[in-house]
Amino acid sequence: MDRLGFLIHDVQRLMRKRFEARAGGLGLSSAQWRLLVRVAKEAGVAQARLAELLEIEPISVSRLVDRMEEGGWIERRPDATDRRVRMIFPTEKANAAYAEVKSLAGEVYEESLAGVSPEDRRVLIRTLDTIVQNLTDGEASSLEKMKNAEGAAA
Amino acid sequence: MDRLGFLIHDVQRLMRKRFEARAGGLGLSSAQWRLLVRVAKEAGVAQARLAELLEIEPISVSRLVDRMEEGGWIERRPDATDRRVRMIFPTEKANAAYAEVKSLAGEVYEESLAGVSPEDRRVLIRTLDTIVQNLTDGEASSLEKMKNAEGAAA
DNA sequence: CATATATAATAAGCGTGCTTACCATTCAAG
DNA sequence: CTTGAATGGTAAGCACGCTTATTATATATG
Repeated sequence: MDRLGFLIHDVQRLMRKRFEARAGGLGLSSAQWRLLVRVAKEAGVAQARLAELLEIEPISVSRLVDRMEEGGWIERRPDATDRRVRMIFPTEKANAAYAEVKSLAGEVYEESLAGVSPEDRRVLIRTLDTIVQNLTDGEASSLEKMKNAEGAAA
Repeated sequence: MDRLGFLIHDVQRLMRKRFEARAGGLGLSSAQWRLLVRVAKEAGVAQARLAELLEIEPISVSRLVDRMEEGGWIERRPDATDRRVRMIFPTEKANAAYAEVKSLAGEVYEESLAGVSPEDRRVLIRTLDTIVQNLTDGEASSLEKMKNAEGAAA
């Protein structure tokens, strides 16, 4: 179990690399793709809300949006009721690329999971969800969560 | 299954963040810790070999080693037989911190996996290993690996 | 109204990865 | 030996995350 950190790190890096090799021709990085998914589902969202959804800092959204605006993927528009806010909209180019990039991501997932049984896939997703929860809420020690273990000790 | 990339990304980021919150007092980042583990096991290793072991580019090792040398964690020494090579050695400070940081990493893993059964932990590690293999060898399409599925379809 | 606090976005600067390009050195071929 | 390719390391510059600090606007409170 002492390899968990290394494994997660390797998997993340390899999946990102593979995705970007596939989608690189479009000029979309995986971070940009993640943001685009949110914007596609929630056009007009404010940057601060995007930061919440993506669980990154507002400044990171700001820089990401800068580059994506330059790339013609999204558009910043002022909010009529709150002049602090910049609303983010996908461009036509983004909408056109959406389906294709989604399918590319699906390919990468399928290649990653080649040879993994449906049951093990379910366990993987469920366990990763648990880890995210364990590490997210409260930033606290989380050890007491071994008690309320929701459906994990099955 | 279409959340796999997002999940892996989140888990990696959260684990790194938690580790660095713990080990931050020592002045060691998680990337530096990964490198240190290798150097501790293989003192005198060349940077190019480190790049292979860590599966990052030589230039990344170079910059990392720069900062770790400044931090007093490692030492560059010339190789007597090949003047191109810089051999990397852990300092006393690094050796002293090794056990402690290893235990810190163990804590983070345990917190991450709170509420996850031993069986699911095994599946997690095994599946992550499979993903690394699928994405590593050949950089090829890997889809044909669904045939030789080693012990995964159980 | 005036002042204080909170919020949205950005700026500056750092760490860690990358690509591309460049030296210095080694090794293989002629 | 000399030329040329391969190898080890680094520099420059980019993407994407972060922390800390700043500006502009909104809102709450005196």
